[in-house]
Amino acid sequence: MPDDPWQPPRILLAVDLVILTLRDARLHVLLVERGIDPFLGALALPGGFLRDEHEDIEVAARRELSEEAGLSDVHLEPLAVYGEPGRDPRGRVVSVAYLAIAPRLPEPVAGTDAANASWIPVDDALAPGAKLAFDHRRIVIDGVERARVKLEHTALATAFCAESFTISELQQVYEAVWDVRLDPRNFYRKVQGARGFIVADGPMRKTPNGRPARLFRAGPIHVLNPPMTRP
Amino acid sequence: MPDDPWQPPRILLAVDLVILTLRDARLHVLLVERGIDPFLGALALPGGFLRDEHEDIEVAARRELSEEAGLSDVHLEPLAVYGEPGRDPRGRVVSVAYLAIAPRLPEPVAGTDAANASWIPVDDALAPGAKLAFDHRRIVIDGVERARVKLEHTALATAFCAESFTISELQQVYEAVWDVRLDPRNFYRKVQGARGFIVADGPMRKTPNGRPARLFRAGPIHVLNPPMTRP
DNA sequence: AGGACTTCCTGTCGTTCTGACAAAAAGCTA
DNA sequence: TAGCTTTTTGTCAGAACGACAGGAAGTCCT
Repeated sequence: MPDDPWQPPRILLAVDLVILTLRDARLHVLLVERGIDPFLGALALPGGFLRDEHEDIEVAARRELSEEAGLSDVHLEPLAVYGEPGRDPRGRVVSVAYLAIAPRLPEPVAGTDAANASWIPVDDALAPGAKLAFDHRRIVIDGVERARVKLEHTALATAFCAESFTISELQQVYEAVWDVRLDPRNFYRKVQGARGFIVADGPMRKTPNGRPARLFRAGPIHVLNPPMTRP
Repeated sequence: MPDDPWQPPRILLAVDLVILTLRDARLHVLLVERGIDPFLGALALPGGFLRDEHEDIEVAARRELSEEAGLSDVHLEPLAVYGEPGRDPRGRVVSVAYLAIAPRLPEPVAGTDAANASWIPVDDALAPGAKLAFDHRRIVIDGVERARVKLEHTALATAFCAESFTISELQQVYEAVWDVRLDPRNFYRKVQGARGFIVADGPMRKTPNGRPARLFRAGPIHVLNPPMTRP
């Protein structure tokens, strides 16, 4: 067999997005109702195929983030690859999943394109009865777990907050993502002790009721030292 | 535009392997000398394209692990995806990189297939003068960094050791991967304190010189509590 | 105006964890 | 037996952590 006519197989490459945010102290994920055939009508993660052979994968992820969710300038990081042969009935589709974290501000899903997108509480999306298209249930689980782990030793929590935030708002992020209750006094001490995590914003304050809280911004540090410890 | 003739682009999917091991207290990575055209003669990570359209990606990784390195039954985990458009001159190649950890035992590279594979100290492979094919330098860096991080809060270090090992052998793993010196007394206490990390093996011992050391096996736990802390 | 209430922020206290070091234990070699 | 090496068991002070008390600074209600 001197000349081998073997050619590597060609694959369809897709991107899927796990977009997490906080709404009234609960963790939500953005899901869209599918309008085309495989799993028509079922809930699925936003995503799609590469536009053409030259599009970068992360560029495609940001494009879908903008097209399907109306979001830009949010935290975005690669999550994992899902390429099991039977995962898509249309053929061999390998999907690169990304994890995106959006601040709580964009309350209603911006409606330029697919307005059939909606924020679903993660607990509901993963409830035993809930059915997600493809292997998206597994992808959501992996995305949430990634967020939980990264909250421990990186400054990812600030990506859930607006540019200015209070320490108790930051605490709500940890409580919602970890699904635990934390002591405000110890949390305050811990967060202040991790230098570079948060820095004081203007000495302004804001207040619905109770004593006004100081405002902070995300600091320059991305890796927490010492890390936050989950109970 | 009611019917859109657009078709998603088709991509070449490859797997690349960062295989790490310890040889005389230094971290090594397995590299092969390329025998075909792109980057012919340069050092590269073992890897290759999917065999056919139905091969699972991790199965392909284990196949390459066996074909190009003669290894089986080693720790293997997904590392990341590398799909930048220009990374392979042959076309749009998206590569799924895996991280493999091999115990120190298989000293010479098993020579069934490609005997042009060799263990290279990571320091040499990443030295400023060294040239690796494609973007494999970046992949090696990411693989080593992944190993460093996972050593902190998982039991990954035991994957570098044989089935039975001493605590000082385990310490050498941490010292080589982290490139630090650790206090044997504190390391001993720390490792013993993380329950489930290591369990006593037969009360046997072994000894080149010095007091004989107790033997341990990897415990049932994969996540360390408390974690190992890097100085 | 003056409490009542809410939330934010600063401390305290005892336990646990950590890093630096001492010293005994258990082999080998000469 | 003395000397060397390496493993194992302790000790001790300082840092980190969980649980909790209490003052500070606002709003709301009467």
